[in-house]
Amino acid sequence: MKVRRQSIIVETIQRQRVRSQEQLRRLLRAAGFDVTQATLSRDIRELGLVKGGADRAYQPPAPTAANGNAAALLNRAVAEYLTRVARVQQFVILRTGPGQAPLLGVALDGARLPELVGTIAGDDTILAVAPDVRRARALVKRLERLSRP
Amino acid sequence: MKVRRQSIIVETIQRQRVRSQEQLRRLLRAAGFDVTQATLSRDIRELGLVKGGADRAYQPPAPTAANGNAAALLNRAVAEYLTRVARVQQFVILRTGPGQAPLLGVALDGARLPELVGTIAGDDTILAVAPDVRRARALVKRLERLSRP
DNA sequence: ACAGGCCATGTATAAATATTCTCTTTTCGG
DNA sequence: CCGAAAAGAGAATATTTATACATGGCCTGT
Repeated sequence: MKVRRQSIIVETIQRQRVRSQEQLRRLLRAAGFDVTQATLSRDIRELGLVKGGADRAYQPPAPTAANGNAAALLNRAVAEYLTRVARVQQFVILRTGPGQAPLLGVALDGARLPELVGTIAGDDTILAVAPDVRRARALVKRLERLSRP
Repeated sequence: MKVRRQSIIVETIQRQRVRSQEQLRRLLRAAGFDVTQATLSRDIRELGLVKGGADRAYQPPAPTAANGNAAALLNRAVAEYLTRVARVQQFVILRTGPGQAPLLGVALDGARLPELVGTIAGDDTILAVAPDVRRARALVKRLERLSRP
């Protein structure tokens, strides 16, 4: 599955310096994903990864980069990954498929929602923190609207 | 002359989408700097510019790492990584650039602050737990002082 | 069951980027 | 002021990345 592979890609580049798509390809092969460089080029674009900096390695997207279309990104991420939502006080728990939480988390953070203070993403669960109960409720509503348009 | 050219490069990529070094070369030539692609490749590395994201254009740098001892380390970690702080009851949410949260988290833990019970660091977010609201407020104040000396 | 669309991906190749090697210029320690 | 060493940059080339095109697998509506 593409999504699964992409989430491994994100983890991989955070764990070590990856300086070329060939290198990434070898790492993924070791993890059981055998794809070509062309596919990785596409994955990297879809993930919004960025390459450069002092060590010319791949990095997660810069926080400022995606702001224009951040809303659209969130929209797609929610539609694609979100499976369940629950609220506990001013916290909102979001569930996704395995390995998808970081992707949704990035999209949530990028959108800079006023009812969202921050998120912590595990493998398939995200803890989202709202400023207060009222805005936590608002966040749940927004997510539900996004996931069933 | 290199310095001047590099500062023009930064301005240029902030003003418009630049998707290749050749394109950048033409833009610089129009501004009176005639250099080869090889030179731009070096400039881009020295500036720490990054290429990618949805539009595969060049972008300004993402910050990097440092080290030292406990309090000084926290000081520098906060100055370098912390981008936003918010308090919710006795919790404090700290935001950093992507992948930087663990670094700041380690620095926070190492500093053994009296107003800090513990932290959980995700990718770019830290949940810091204070003993009570009063000390959470104090923690926010301390962080704000550290980040803007 | 079948035709028509999508996707996801591979293959081959074009385009972009990094690097090696070389030369020139600048800087610095006597 | 001299010579060595470092810095800056171009030309050629190696490496890396993006893309045009092709294929096969699924859906969906008929």
